[in-house]
Amino acid sequence: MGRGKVELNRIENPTSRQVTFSKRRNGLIKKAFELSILCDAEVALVVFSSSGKGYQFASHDMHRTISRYRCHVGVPQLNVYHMTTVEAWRTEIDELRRSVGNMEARLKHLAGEDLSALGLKELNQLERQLSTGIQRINSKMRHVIAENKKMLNKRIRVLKEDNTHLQKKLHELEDHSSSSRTLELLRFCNLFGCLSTLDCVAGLLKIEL
Amino acid sequence: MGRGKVELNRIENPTSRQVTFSKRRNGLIKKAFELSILCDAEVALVVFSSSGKGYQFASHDMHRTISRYRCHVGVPQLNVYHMTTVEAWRTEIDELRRSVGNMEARLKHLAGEDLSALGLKELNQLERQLSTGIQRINSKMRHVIAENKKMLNKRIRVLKEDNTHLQKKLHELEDHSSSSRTLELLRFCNLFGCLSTLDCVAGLLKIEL
DNA sequence: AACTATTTATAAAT
DNA sequence: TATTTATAAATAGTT
Repeated sequence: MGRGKVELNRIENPTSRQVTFSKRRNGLIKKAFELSILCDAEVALVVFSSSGKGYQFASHDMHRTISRYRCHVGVPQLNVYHMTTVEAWRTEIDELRRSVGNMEARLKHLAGEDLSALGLKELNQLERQLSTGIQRINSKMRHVIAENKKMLNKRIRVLKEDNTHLQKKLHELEDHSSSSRTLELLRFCNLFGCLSTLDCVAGLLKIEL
Repeated sequence: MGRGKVELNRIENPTSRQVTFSKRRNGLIKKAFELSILCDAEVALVVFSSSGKGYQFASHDMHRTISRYRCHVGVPQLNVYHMTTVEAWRTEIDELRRSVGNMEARLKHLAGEDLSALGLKELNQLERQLSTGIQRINSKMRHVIAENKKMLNKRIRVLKEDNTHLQKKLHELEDHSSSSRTLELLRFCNLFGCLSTLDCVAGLLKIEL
């Protein structure tokens, strides 16, 4: 349609492209309009030029037609879907906030703050709860301490055993008339309970070699 | 473009309308396509026939173009809008849940439960906090009790004053040699500390009248 | 669906 | 950006 046949390729000349865009866009919109009238069709058309300007045509209502399109395509119709989810979230947030509020108040009470609104009965109850808490914590602490003590005792026992074992070895070595230096070193090592038997022996062996 | 000029009106003959729809729809889509190529434009086209069948053309991506259209028109961009809101809600829910979790743990600890994960140091700290709480609560209780006591003393004082006042009145009345019934009544009223002086006097007056 | 007379759209020039 | 004009394209009515 025009002075010459056109190849279907992007028009490189920007001015030319712009002019053609303008003409053809109008033509397209006109055609869309005619289709909607002549054939009683629902038409929606959106066009963005390469420069970013937007144009539209809708025979009925753009949103309506887009919604209808979405239905037709099978998108779960954003609105309804989101509504239910969003409502659920809203209520969850409300519940959580309420929970947090209650807990904050309770924590304050347990810390002995914000007591002005409480009566004697509530105060008594609170005290009893705190006492119970303290008792339990003390019990736990006693338990932990007892466990600690037990463990320490065990370590001491093990160290003592090590000690006797080492002394025995030492005597054996002395019997072999080793240098007094090695003896001293072994004793030095043993002074530090922290060094294990193996370390002592290793040190000893290194020196002996 | 054809054997005759057409009036821009709904084609009443359904067959004719259907045929025209088919032809023009194709033409429209072709034109839309050409526009998008020739002018490097972004085009989206949705058509529904009067019988409900849907057709579409999108040079890039239908959703993308619709979104872009919405942006362009100024609709708060359902997707993005919802996304940000929904994201915000999500994070809020997460934060609230975390808060609730922490608080629950803390409340349990303060109640002397679930202490297994705590070390001696934390247990000590907990005990100190609880002690502080108890001290504060005890202080508050002492204060409340003191206030109560004060109030009660005040009431007693008031009642005593009432009593002396009434006794005085009673003596005055006895001096006027009133009936023994009235005397009895007054004494009866006074037995119940709960009745105010005014009530007693009112009752007395009523009887006297 | 294919044909074709005619209208319409539009490329190029102004 | 608008108008003009030659020509390509679209399509109404027909087969």
